[in-house]
Amino acid sequence: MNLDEEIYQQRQEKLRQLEALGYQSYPHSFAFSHTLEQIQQQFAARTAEQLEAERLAVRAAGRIVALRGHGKTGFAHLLQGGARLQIYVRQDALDERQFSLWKLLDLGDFIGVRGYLFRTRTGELTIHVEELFFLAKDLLPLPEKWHGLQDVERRYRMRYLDLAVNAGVRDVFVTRSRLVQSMRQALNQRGYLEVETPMMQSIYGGAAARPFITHHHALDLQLYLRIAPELYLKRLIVGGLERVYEINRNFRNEGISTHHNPEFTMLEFYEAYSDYRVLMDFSEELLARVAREVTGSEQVTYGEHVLDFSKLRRLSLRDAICEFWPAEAAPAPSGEEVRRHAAEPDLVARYNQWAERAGRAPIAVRGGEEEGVLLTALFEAVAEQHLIQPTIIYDFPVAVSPLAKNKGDEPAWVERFEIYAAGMELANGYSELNDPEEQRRRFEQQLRARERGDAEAHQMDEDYVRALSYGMPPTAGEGIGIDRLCMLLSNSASIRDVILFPLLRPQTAGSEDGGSEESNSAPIR
RNA sequence: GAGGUGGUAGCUCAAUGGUAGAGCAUUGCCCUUUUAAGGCAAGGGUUCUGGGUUCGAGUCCCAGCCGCCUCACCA
Repeated sequence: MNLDEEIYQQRQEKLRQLEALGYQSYPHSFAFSHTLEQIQQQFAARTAEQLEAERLAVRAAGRIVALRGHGKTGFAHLLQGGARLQIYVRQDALDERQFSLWKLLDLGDFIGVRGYLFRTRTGELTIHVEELFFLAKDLLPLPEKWHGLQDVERRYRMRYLDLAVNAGVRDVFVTRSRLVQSMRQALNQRGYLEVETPMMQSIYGGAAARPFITHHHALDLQLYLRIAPELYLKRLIVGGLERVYEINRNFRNEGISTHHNPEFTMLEFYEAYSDYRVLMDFSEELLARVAREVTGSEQVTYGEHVLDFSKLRRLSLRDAICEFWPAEAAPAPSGEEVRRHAAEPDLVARYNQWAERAGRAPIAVRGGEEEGVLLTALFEAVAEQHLIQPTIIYDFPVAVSPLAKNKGDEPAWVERFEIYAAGMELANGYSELNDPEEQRRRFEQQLRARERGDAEAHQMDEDYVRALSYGMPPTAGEGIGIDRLCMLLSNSASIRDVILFPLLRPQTAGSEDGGSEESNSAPIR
């Protein structure tokens, strides 16, 4: 019998003893007068003398996270709602049954207390317990009280334990919730309607990615988990819902990394009668506002950097390539060279020569790529990692933007921008292509890319083209990666730290602890 | 997908190829203001799995499983 099982049995035996004392082993509720946080805040300023005079009565509850018995007395710390508070128990303040209960308590148990507030000799605000209530038993031992749960794999697999014992984890997810709340508020105030569009789609679109495939039995239908909600949201614009947004999951069947989880949360929003210039301005306001509301400041510490969301630098994709071109790969391309839109193969060759010398990954060229695809690849290779401060990159090649509207004066380019921070892409927005003929040609172009072996090229969506044929007003739309923004605002290095249950390979029998044979013993891990 | 790195008690971590340890947690006893409470005592190990080298493997080699990091793909 391993220790977990031994403790499980011991604690079940204690539950039996509690029942023998007349306590319910799993009572249904407990009415508290204060949360622990309220007690800490409301009475922080009270002196020992004031508390003694007032004898403030409180009822509070929580999980026991520290337990120090002293024979006929004892101290414990309760944790509830992210706040800790000490309680003090002494035999002569309780009846015999309650003191027996106290003796049966373990680290991790949930209890309620009634008592009055006082300050200990060391000045700590503490509840002097006059009545003790048993609420729930922890049958398995909590991780170590001082170091908490360090094993990253177990933290992700057993997030409930991570949250229960690691201070700070809770804060990350509070931050995440506030972030979403703040964005909703900003959009609602701007007259937006929150909507929900299909997660399961028979034609997937709106992004370049491989999908997850599933099957509906009754309809005998192959379905895809959506890679983006874009094409549905724009159908709503056609229908006259002129400002819509959705905050929800996208699913992409691609690699996992510190910046990628197969399911991730995206805010997408579309507004009629606007273009990408409007959205660049709005994005700047939105990010500053969210940073302020969530962290209290527009300057946010992220690792070794302080990211300033008060003002976004704006740089064209073309200029970014010139600016961040590696010095050792001289000569840097001229503005004219990147504008001309014919020199890309040369530039890629020049970059790859340097990359080989520098031991960096070259840009993969399959052959037959359009110039715009190469140029975008150059941008990502050369510039992305350097975009630490929040930056808007604008004007993208049409070849990588099948749903965006052409720039009036430069048909090979589209009105599109992306926002980068800490070297990663945060957002992507553009003036929406609303010419159905042009949209059809773009889809056809994507189909050709697909035939050339691009598994991530868009599918033809006839119904979407038909929707555009009914007329879509000029519209601008944008997607913002909520997980990544949350990383920045919570100073988290990995996307897994801001997703409660990130995708991990499931544990199989034989791994870890052998998959626990189906015995009648404790359900460990 | 490639490379690197890690997996030892419930948890956090030690351990030149030579008897597998500490702190916390657990169990028993003592203790009426402690706070990583303290004191005394005790129990607790398939060193991720499977092979191999060796007189002897937690340690070296091979394979596998799982995680993490970097790169590639991607957002």
